[in-house]
Amino acid sequence: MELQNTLVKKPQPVPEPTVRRMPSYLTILHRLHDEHVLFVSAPQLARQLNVDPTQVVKDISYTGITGRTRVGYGVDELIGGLEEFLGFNRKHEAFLVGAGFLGSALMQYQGFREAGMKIVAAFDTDKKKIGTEVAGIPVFDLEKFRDLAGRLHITIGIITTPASVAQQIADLMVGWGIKAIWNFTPIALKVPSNVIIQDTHIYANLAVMLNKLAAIKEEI
Amino acid sequence: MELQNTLVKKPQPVPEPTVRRMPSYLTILHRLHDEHVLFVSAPQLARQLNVDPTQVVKDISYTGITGRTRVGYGVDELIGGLEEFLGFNRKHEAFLVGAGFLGSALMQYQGFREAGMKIVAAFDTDKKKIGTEVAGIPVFDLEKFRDLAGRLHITIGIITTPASVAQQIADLMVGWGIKAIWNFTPIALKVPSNVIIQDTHIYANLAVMLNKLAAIKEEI
DNA sequence: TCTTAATAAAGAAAAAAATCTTTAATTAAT
DNA sequence: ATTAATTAAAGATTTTTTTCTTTATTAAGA
Ligand SMILES: NC(=O)c1ccc[n+]([C@@H]2O[C@H](COP(=O)([O-])OP(=O)(O)OC[C@H]3O[C@@H](n4cnc5c(N)ncnc54)[C@H](O)[C@@H]3O)[C@@H](O)[C@H]2O)c1
Ligand SMILES: NC(=O)c1ccc[n+]([C@@H]2O[C@H](COP(=O)([O-])OP(=O)(O)OC[C@H]3O[C@@H](n4cnc5c(N)ncnc54)[C@H](O)[C@@H]3O)[C@@H](O)[C@H]2O)c1
Repeated sequence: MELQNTLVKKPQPVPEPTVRRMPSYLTILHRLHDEHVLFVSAPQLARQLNVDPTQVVKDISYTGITGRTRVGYGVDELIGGLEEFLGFNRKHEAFLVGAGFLGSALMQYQGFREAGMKIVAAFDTDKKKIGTEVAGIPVFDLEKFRDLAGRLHITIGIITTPASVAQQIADLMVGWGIKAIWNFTPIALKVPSNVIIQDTHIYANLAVMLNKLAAIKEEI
Repeated sequence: MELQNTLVKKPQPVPEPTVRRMPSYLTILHRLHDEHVLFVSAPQLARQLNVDPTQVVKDISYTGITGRTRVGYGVDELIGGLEEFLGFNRKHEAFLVGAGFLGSALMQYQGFREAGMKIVAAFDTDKKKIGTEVAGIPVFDLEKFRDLAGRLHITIGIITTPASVAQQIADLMVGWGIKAIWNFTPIALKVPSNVIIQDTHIYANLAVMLNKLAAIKEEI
């Protein structure tokens, strides 16, 4: 019984900072690909991203892709390895709740396709929005969510409602079988431990920026 | 000469993770304030944010606000302390370049006022957008940026242009006296070391979420 | 062919952050 | 007034992440 534990491969020992850096590598690699560059070295990537070269080597090692001494990594091979690792080459269908300003911007955003994510439907309670389309994505009455999520086997939910209703939307999503919630409201959502919450807290970024800005102003 | 160094207070030894958590404390505190709650303990805050109680105590200690044993922290006092520390009670005026979908969403967003930030003008190269207004914020020709930034002493720039032009916008901003750039494009911008870059890389969050989602699916 | 320089890779060390532990204060209950 | 429980605060420990160091490989140049 104890033995099994050593045989089962550990779920995710990849450091989160590494995962966060990977899409940045991809951005650079895609540009290099477009410029018909065939190989790139870790120090080159490191310079463009202001990180340590050995950090780049370590990050890339998690993908299983190996480089060649004095040559670097094959650009296309590395793109493939990163996309495979991140799951960007698979199809991830998502539902969005709250088709307001931010929700609409996300629906319009073409960049998610590069990450394999597709917002297939949006939901709102505003009668004026229900029945409309945003960038070809239909906006349904929130009531329809349960039925559609079950039928289409949707596992990703995006919340861009006002903060005041975010928790109740999250509760509904959990009940409807959503496994991962991308939360753009400033609320800390409470969900069962088997549901993944990904917060994009815009204030956190703003706070860090203002903090640094205040620091350099103090120096003067 | 060496002595001076010990007298001058260190610029910012506050851990970035602490700064990132502070706006979340504020969100909860504002709700407590609205509910006329006068005191809150660190363990209470910790439970709501799923962080360690001692972490909360440590984070709050950076604001200089002290709590009372068996009572907790005064809600209003703590709000004041956090806002003061983060600079949310000061006025931060910003220019935004790229009045597209995301840029417009940010301009419409009322929440920045809570953080003292005000987008005072937007800039674009699209003739159809120049001369219009978004949520009362005028959209000017990019050419006007330099002149206005200098006259209004703007130090914060927000970039929501297509990724392909982000670096050249950043270069222009630096030349025009911008001290902090909030970058929403997936590009790693190169700027002089005295200019602050704050990236909001949406792919990084997506990558972490997909990675965790893949991990739980693997377990099954 | 031999040498040199660049680089991936692995491991060690350092730094940063989170968590755990202890202490002391003090409020509320008895 | 006394006791017990709660909690802030400070410090120690552990964990995580980054940076530094070493080694070995190998492509390019002499
Ligand atoms: N706009 C931004 O740039 C921005 C940036 C960061 C964070 N946010 C956050 O994103 C969220 C939305 O912001 P916004 O500016 O798009 O607001 P918004 O008012 O434009 O959009 C909210 C939408 O949610 C809908 N809605 C309200 N209650 C609902 C419910 N119970 N079920 C389903 N839909 C419901 C509304 O009808 C509306 O369409 C907020 O929580 C905000 O804090 C916005
Ligand atoms: N829309 C989203 O939800 C979203 C999410 C994350 C990141 N982003 C990033 O934000 C950026 C903008 O995305 P979007 O969806 O708003 O695109 P968009 O095309 O709607 O907006 C871009 C705007 O920039 C303007 N522009 C183009 N060149 C310019 C220049 N040289 N100077 C000034 N303005 C210029 C365009 O006229 C347009 O108004 C992209 O880099 C994208 O990767 C968008």
